[in-house]
Order: sequence, then structure tokens, then C-alpha cells
Amino acid sequence: MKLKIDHHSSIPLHLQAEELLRKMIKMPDYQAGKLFPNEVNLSSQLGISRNTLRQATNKLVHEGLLLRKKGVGTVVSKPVDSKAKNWMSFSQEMKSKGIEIVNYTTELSWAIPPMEVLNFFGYEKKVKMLKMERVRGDKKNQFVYFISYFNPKLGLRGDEDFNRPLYELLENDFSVVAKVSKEEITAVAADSTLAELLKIKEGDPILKRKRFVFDPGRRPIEYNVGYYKSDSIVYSVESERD
Amino acid sequence: MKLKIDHHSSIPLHLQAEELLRKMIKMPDYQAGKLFPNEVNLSSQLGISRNTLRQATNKLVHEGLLLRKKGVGTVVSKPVDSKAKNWMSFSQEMKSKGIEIVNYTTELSWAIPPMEVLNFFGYEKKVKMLKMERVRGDKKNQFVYFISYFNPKLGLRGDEDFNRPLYELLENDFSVVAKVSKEEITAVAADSTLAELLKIKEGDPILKRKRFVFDPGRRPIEYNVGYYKSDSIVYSVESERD
DNA sequence: AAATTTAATATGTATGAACATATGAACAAT
DNA sequence: ATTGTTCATATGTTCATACATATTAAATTT
Repeated sequence: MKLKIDHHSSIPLHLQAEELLRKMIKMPDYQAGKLFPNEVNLSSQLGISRNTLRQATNKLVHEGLLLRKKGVGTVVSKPVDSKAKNWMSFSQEMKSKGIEIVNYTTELSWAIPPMEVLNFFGYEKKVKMLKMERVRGDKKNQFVYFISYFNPKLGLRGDEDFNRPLYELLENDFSVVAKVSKEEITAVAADSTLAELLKIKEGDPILKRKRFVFDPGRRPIEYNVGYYKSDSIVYSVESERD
Repeated sequence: MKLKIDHHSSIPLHLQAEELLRKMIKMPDYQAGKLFPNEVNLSSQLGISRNTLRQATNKLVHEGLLLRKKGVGTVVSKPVDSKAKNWMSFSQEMKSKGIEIVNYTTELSWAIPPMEVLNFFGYEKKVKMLKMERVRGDKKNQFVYFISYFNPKLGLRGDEDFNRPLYELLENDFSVVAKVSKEEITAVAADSTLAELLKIKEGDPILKRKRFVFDPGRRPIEYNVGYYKSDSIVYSVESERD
């Protein structure tokens, strides 16, 4: 691939360099720890100042996509899958891992949820709520079983098209924006139901991820729990401390 | 507050400016959309180049703490309420859950770590590193087994007092600040070693939390992995999305 | 051959200068 | 009072230069 910067474009040079670096990050030449061209050469090759190139690489280093080491060079860093600053829906999360999702089963029903869920949505007595159960995975196997409950106040009827991205559906059809996520992660042993759904042995380890979803006004909109086969994914988070 | 940069310090100017800006972000003078001093004045006041100041503000803009607008100025951006921004040491985490920690065993040794750890610290050949193994829990039972490896470049000898909070020890005795944590969480089944250490059955589910710790310059300082009994704790994280 | 020293390489830091352009305030015209 | 123009202000972009320092490779010494 020809590495090129258009000096006559209205797009600032450092932004063009950034885009070019993003492309380079995906190139086979630079996988498995292979070094990028050094800054002095690359900037010269592109016909821009080294400082201008560093503005671009600074951005990508901040994003965790590149790793620069003094005296060594610059490499693609190992992907960090999710920054806790921006939580993702399951579909988005899998997409970011390069996994193509298959919905094996989807079942909707009206059911009385566990007390925890009733409390979350602010109900003191038992109320039936829209319950969605899904078994999802990739082409080769099913690896997660989801249960979702939706706040009745949203007005979902159960005939919506749940093949669409869920939070998009909520936003477009119900004007509800999913903003805040509280997630709780534990390990549990698969009971007979989970074992059957995920094709594993009873007692096998399961990563259980429970999520409480709120809108911008912090009103509860959805509760979901995902039971993941233990070898299917790794939950990653990067954070800083003061 | 007097705004000050120490030109004789070994700490790079742009990092000092960054710390100073972080302090300013918390000052009442700059809340509620109040403008920061402009770049030309502030850099002049601090006795540093405007470009150097911009390195610092670039960082904070990337972190979402500051908002800069061309022709207007710079303001503190609205706080994102995200607990994951501040990761905690194990002790702090347990304290926040009201659990009083007991160290059941602590063992230090010099050992060759797994390849992943060698790579993390940037070694291509096998090097012995300080390895710490701990079984910890509360008064009633032991529920987590930790393995830590420390970057040899830190200079730890192995005779340090590890009863002290670890990151405090690193900061006070080695001038190393633990800043960034990358964590990976999975569920695994207990092997015979873990089963014995944690008094559980072989095959029982374990929450495995692997952590890569970096200093402010993103240099690796510690790797640790914690194997938690599945009913002992819940990992919680709250985050927002755009 | 192994250990030490030196040299080469690559990123990290910092500066000053020049110019571009978005924004908001002030002023003029209607 | 409203709209349009001009000017001042503040950040955005880019460059060239110089030096610092971590890392690796090469040369020298033991």
C-alpha cells in the first residue's frame, strides 16, 4: 500500500496521518509485534513534520491502539476490548472482537421476574414483565444464554423486531436512550438448564454477567443477565486511578 | 493557589503541567463552565512553551476532563459518573465492601514467570522475577489466591514489608506510582492446587481476574492474577455510553 | 567465549515561530 | 431593534531545531 498524505486537502495533515495509521494498524505487515516504520522515516516519507506525525500517533497511543517504546519503536498493541468509559451492547462487544453473532433461539414471554428485578424497576408487588431469552453464539457454537426483562413503563408489547440492535430499537421506537450500565460479574457453576443450553457439563464454570441499564435520567429501563461459557470470552477493562 | 512548575525537577515539564491542570480542574474557580486561563498567558505564567502546555491539555482533553473550543477557551467538562475510572487495590476494594482482610499466607520467591508475563515486562528471554503468592480472605475463610510478579526494573529485593499496602510501598520506597490497570476477567474451573488452597472442590467455578498494572508513563510495573472463590465477591462496574 | 564498553538507533522532551480559523464582542448601517 | 461587518481573542495546525535518554547492536577488552 502506498502511504500518502494530500497536502492540498482541507483535512488537517495530522488527521490524515491518523487515518493512515489506523489503516496501517490493520495491515498484516504490522501484526505480531512487527515494528512500524520509525518516526523520522515515516514523517519524511509522508512529507510532514515529525511533530505532526506524533500528534497522530499520540492520539492512537492514548486510545491504546499503538504502543511506543523509546529506543525501540512503535507497534500495534494488543487489543483491549472494552474501556469501561463506553459500555457496549452484546452485539457491539462481539463485533469489536471480530465475532459474528448468531442468534440460536429467541423466546419472548410475559413472566413474573425475581424480586431483585421487581425492586430494580420499583415494583413492590408481583407484576408480569416482558421477558426475553436468547441463546447466542458464533457460527460454530452457542456460548451465551441471556435473560432480559424490560421495564413495563416503556410500553413494549412483545411483538417488536428483536433482531434489530436492542438499544437502537428502544431509541427509535420508544424514544428511550440507554445511557448508564451497572454490571456485576461473578463465576458460577452450570446447573442442568445452562449445561443443556450451552452444551457443557453440569458444574462447569460459567461467567455470569448481570447488567442494570438506565436512561440519562437514571430511570431503570432494562435488566439482563448473561451466562457465558467460560472459554468463550474474556471481559476486559482498563481504568486509571488518582 | 500559586501555579508553579519546577524547571529543575527530573519530572518532565509537560507531566508537571498535567498534574497542575488536574488540580485546577478541581478548583472552585473553574467549576460551572468558568474559563481556564488562556494558553498563551498560562504557558507564559508557568515559564514553559505553549506547545509544552498543549501536550498536557491534549492528554486531559483525550481523557474527557477538559473541553477546548477554538476562539473561546478551555473549560472543565461535565463529570462522567463512572466508578471504573478509579480502580482499586484488593485491600481498598475489600474495604469498600466492608470486608476486613486477613493474609493467610504470603510466600516470596524468585521464579521464571510465564511467557505472557515476560512479554508484558518486555523480556524476550527467561529471567527470574520476584514472585509473591498470597492466600487472603476474611476472618472466617480464605477466598482468594494471588500470584504477583514485579518488574525487575523496579529494583525490589524481596525483603520489603509486604504487609503494607502494596502500591503505597511501591510509591514510598521505589517512587513508582501505580496508575493504570488493565484487567481481564474470566471464569475457570478449580484445579487441584486451587481447590486445596481455597478449600473447595476440584472443578468448582473460580472467578479469575488478571491485572496488568502500569505507571503514569505506561511502563509495566506489576502483573497479578487473583483466583476468587465464586461465592466470595462480585465484581461491579458502572459506566456510561455516548 | 563472556563481559564490558562504545556507537547507533529510535522515541521523548522542549522550544520558538508563523500562520489558520472559529468565536464573540463591538461597531455601523438599516 | 435587528442585521451585517469588522476586529480582537483564543485555540488549532505545522514546521524546524536541538537535545535527552532508553534500547539495541557492534566493537573491544578480559
